[in-house]
Amino acid sequence: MTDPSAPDPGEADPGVLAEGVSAVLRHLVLLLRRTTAGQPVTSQQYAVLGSLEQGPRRMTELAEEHAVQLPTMTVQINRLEDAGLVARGADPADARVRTVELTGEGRARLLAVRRARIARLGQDLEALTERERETLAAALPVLAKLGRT
Amino acid sequence: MTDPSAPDPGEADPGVLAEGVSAVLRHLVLLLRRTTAGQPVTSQQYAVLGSLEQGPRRMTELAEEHAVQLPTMTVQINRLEDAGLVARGADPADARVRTVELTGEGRARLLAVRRARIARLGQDLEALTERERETLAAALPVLAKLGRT
DNA sequence: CAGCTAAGTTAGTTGGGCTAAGTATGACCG
DNA sequence: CGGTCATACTTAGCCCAACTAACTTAGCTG
Repeated sequence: MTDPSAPDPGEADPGVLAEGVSAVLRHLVLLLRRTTAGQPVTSQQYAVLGSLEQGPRRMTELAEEHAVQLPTMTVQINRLEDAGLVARGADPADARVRTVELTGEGRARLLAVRRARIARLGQDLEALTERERETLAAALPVLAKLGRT
Repeated sequence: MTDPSAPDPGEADPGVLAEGVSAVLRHLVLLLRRTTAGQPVTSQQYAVLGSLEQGPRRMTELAEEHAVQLPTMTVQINRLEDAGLVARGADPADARVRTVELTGEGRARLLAVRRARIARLGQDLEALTERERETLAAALPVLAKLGRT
């Protein structure tokens, strides 16, 4: 019951597969919750910082990328700004748009949190067999395709 | 940047793999958010209802299973009770414990939401090739093992 | 029975999402 | 060139979901 450890593969029927995927998704969500609790930034904040790694972005871009409404992103950025992790700027070509970019501290925090997360995930992955890791690696592109309708 | 569609598999090194998994996890979280928004129960409520499918459970069990503190589960169950989806009971052997079980309406709601979710996921899966579905099915047991340290 | 432990609840705070409404700037058109 | 519409954000107010601290009630144990 509600245990995703035996999804019985070998059956590639979409209906049956959907139930297995659903159970695994639930498991992964719980896993994520546990591994991100108590970090110096929440998982949402971490995700937003990640969007800023390549340079300044506008509010609308950020909201769209994270699938939230603009007001939600405004509040999110307010918090990050208060924490000194990002800074707002202006677009010289259009006075309506606000840009957001990482501060030095923000970039440092991003990298630190990323290192920690990757390390923790790496530990879990090391517990797998080589064969299992290959299986997982092969499935990543498929998972990435999901929902790109 | 931040696009998980090209995780470059074939490399089963834990470190490299961890980054790919991390990116895909982020993608799946966004996907989940989009597909569960505006449903008749939130994804948390749905998860709790799912825990009750096999029969009554105690508060502590539920909190533990969902990796939340007891007060969080109390509030959660309060809402579900107000909505008429679950009912509280008592343990005859220990007057301290409260049990929680599905009402008829709760069970109906659970099944309806599950059908909807499975159906939506099934659509995504149908868009994949047979080969991709097999790859995904093979990876499910591996994903389920993650975090079972 | 006194005192500790265990199970839940209540209260208060924070984060994160939403809609509705407001402000300011750009764009377009008569 | 001025009025109107559209765009980019922000503000305000709501709900859900997580947390800790503190309280109540019930069981357990010396």
